[in-house]
Amino acid sequence: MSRNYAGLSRERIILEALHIIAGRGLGGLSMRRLGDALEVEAMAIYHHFPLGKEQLFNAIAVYVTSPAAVGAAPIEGEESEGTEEPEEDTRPWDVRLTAWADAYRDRLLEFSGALSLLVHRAPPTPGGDATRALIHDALTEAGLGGEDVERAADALHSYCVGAVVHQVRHQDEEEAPDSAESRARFHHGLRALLRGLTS
Amino acid sequence: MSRNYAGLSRERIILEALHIIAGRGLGGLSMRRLGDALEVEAMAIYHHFPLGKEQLFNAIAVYVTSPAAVGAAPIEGEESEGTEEPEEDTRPWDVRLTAWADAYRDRLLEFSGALSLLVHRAPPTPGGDATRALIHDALTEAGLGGEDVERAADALHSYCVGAVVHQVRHQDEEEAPDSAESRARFHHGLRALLRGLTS
DNA sequence: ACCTGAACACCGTTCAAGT
DNA sequence: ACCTGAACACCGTTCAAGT
Repeated sequence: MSRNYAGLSRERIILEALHIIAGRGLGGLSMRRLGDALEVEAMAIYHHFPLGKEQLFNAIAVYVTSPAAVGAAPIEGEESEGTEEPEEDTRPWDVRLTAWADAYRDRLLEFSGALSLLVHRAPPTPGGDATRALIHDALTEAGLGGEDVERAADALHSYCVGAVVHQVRHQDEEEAPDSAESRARFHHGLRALLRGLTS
Repeated sequence: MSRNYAGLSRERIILEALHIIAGRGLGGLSMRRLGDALEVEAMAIYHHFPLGKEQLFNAIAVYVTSPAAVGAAPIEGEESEGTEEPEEDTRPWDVRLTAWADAYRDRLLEFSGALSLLVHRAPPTPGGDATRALIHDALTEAGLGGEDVERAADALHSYCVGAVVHQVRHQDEEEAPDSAESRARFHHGLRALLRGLTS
């Protein structure tokens, strides 16, 4: 049936893949099904991801853990088109860290179907350098220094990811807590961890 | 080629599957390859796992998080064949919890290739009721009560799983810490969490 | 009960070809 | 550059059959 300018792009492919994963699970994502959803032959996807499904999986892992995972993301292009300087967050360090952790958790929960993809595929620092700096600054402000900053940042990441895995894992059970209770438990552990790390 | 008493069993199948996963990754496990490794036609596996690969995955998830994940496991059949009573662990609560966390982490690291299987497949309380009781008792002894015990247990599980995911995720990077440093970081966060939970 | 072997529908990927 | 369509090797699973 002749030419087809489907207007495919890496982002459209990733988004559609995430949509399929959300609906039918990770096992329900096939290149052929993805092609159908994009109204394209499956093989067209290989033009944008020449290394195939594995490369697509990596791209999804990066997408899920990337920019938007940053807590208190700046409003896009609403003000200050010219200056790149993000305005200073003047809230106390623990509020900033909690906001980041909440945003990170929300993001992981939103794409919980792709969670198992994140286990073996590491984006270089989730959320990018801005997030890394945010956490680093907050922990420094909390009084940590040297090795302790790295270790505390690792512990925070571990806890956030683990809490989401824990929640997703048990959410189909009978005695599963509702989302408000899950959030409360997440905060309970997070507060404890922050307290312990900075005491 | 006539009959074949392969002596297949669920456990042999699970062990062989874990072996393949360790060698070629989760994506390298196929029913046909598993059959080859067991010197059996792939379809023979369906006699032991009638629901197919999904059921096998579940069984693997249970196996990986099960009995042996208990900290300070009793020496098998060395003494007291008759009495089922496990001897009382008289060490302080934090030592017991740390021992459990270490064993759990070791277990997850040992089967890190199957880690992504654990995200969406929940065994009812990892390690079984004995582990649940161990954690419960230790936290109670630490002075926690009511809701706090459950919340603290959740936080501990979250942290352990998250730490392993975090480690596995970054272990192929350049600046990846060696296993001694990983272990130190794990303990650093664990101590902080325990301190925060019981303060 | 336990395993085989052929069969079916589906899969990821390659490759030559179209525009 | 971007997409198609046929082809190939491999996959999970069903089913009838063997012992």
